[in-house]
Amino acid sequence: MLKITRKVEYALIALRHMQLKQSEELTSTKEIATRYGVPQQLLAKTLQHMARDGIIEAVQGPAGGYRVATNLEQISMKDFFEKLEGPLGMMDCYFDSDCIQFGSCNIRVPIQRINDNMRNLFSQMSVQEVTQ
Amino acid sequence: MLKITRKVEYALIALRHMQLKQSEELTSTKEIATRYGVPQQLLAKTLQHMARDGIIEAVQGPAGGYRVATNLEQISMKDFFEKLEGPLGMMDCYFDSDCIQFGSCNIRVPIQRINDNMRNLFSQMSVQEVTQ
DNA sequence: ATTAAATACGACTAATATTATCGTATATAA
DNA sequence: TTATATACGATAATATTAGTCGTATTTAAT
Repeated sequence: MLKITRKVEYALIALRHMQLKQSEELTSTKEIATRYGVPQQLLAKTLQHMARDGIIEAVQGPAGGYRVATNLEQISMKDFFEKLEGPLGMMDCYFDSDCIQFGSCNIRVPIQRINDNMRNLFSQMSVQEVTQ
Repeated sequence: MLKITRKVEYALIALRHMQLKQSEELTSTKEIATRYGVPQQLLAKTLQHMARDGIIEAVQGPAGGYRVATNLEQISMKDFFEKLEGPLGMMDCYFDSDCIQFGSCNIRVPIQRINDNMRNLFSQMSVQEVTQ
């Protein structure tokens, strides 16, 4: 319960690794995969995902790789989570209201309050705080 | 990602329902299950779990049921989550360190900081705030 | 031109976790 | 004695997450 996914985990590992380098320098998927013992294919998809989202920039061809393409202080963990995993809610009904019990449910509103607190927590936390 | 389980959801629904009644009055599993359209067997286990933990009190036999047995202002959502679902961590390594990468992982400490924030959030929130 | 090493990406499979059900035992009021 | 409730371990079904496969594309180096 309340766990983050490997995808997010690998993304953060990769970002932190890239931030140890000069900003122009490139890092390949293989380098991170072997360095941290992470499955290369899954990491590759994660990096491609981040590249599509503009968080990192890809350079193709041999000697290619990725580099950070954003100021990570400007992106919140909430936005980061949502870019990688979609809407951030402790219950699906926070976004998606096709639950049959939507009308009779007695905890929808209170749960949404908790959810707002959690979203607020991650809104106030930048990716930089985690990867620096 | 970062979802609560049905077990927790049903537990909160049940507690909130019981709090609408006089404190001595009993509520059966069936009553809650039919009222909120929730699977009765799973709800039953959840209520039994809460009874073992002393959150609610069970009365057996026909016309039996459950009633709230604790001041819900005194129990935090963090403790509530951990009673029902075990240790509350966004990554397993927060509690359980048999991860092979434990030594080389570059985000363990930062993730633990996030986790502390989340645990802190739920420590400061009482069950009463959700179920009242 | 050809090769080699890298990213790109959809489809598929495997593993794990969650959710739900089954069967049986026990308690107790009527 | 019966009916209705809780107690609980075992199992089945489902959903989510994690990981792999195959193929295409890009591009630096030879």
